[in-house]
Amino acid sequence: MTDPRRSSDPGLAFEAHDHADCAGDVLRRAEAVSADRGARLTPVRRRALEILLESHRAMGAYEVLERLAEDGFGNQPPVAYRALDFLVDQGLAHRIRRLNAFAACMHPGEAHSPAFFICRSCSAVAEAPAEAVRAAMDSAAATIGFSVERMNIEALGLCPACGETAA
Amino acid sequence: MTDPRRSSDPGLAFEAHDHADCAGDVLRRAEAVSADRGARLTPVRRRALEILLESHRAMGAYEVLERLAEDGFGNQPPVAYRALDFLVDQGLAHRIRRLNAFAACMHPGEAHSPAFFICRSCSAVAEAPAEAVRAAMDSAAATIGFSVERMNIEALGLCPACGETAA
DNA sequence: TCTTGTATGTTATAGCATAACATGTCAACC
DNA sequence: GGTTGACATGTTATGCTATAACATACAAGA
Repeated sequence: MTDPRRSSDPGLAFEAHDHADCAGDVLRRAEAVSADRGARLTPVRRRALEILLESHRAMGAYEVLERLAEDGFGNQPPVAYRALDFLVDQGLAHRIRRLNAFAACMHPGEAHSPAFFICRSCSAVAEAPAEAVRAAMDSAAATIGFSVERMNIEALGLCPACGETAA
Repeated sequence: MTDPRRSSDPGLAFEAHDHADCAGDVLRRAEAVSADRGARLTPVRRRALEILLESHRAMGAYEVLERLAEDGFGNQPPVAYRALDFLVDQGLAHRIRRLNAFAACMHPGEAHSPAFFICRSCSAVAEAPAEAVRAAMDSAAATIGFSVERMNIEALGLCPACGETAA
């Protein structure tokens, strides 16, 4: 469970790291953020976040649901969608539209507008800071008089590891 | 059909314009682009593009399918998806993931990496040039060693017209 | 205690997408 | 002309994604 230096993880956000630490840390920050805001990180919601944190992959709602059901929570789609929607609303998870999937936010609480890099080979998803991207979008929006509320910025391609083996 | 200055159109890419001209022009360029490449803009494909061009909205595959069926084409989902996939592959249409929908490309043939501004009130979709956005993404990708193949950049918010009435 | 708001659970259904296979069409080649 | 092969279209069937609508439970405050 808290196996350090696990290497079976397909994601690792493209870089080897102690994933147990990484996930635990994010979870702790998520709890703090929720408490600050008076948002209730209930058992299902917390468990859903843990599940997402187990890998740096994006997971489908039904995949999360299956795991939740194993843990004794309801096994109908709304159970998963509600928990995931909560996490997304609170900025504790992100929705990856290209994959119809969800991924834990790696920087809960920090104001950030993330961009996602999705490896089409190993399915790892990296969340990169994209302030420059957001700035460019804001300025494009300004020129057409559009007011932006939410953004999805996703790139599909090859992560460093898969790019090498393919080449 | 070629009614100039039609105003019922919800999109108009956020700006009043002669939509018949705009759509006709795009269609003509799409034909030229296809011919250049040896891509076959067959009747279904061409008709699908025309349907998308009728408004600056994104349309769901099933909505397009319905229209195609009215014109005597097949009425099963793959008919629409194949035509739409062709258009997307050829850069004649774009897929708006946030809406699970498709929109005609307003700049066929031109190398461009579009960003989409989606009005949550009137559902109009504007395709804005986003070279700066792409540049920012490329540089973010470079720092993590990721090689980008495709991108989806979408913003949800209010278009100028809807922003005013809401305010 | 009662009320109110929020969270969870369940049923049912709607909406989006594709696999797999059959048929048709057209051009290149013998 | 007939054959072959590549591509396009049509159809059946199914799988995946998401939400509406309603029922139940539970905690916090009046």
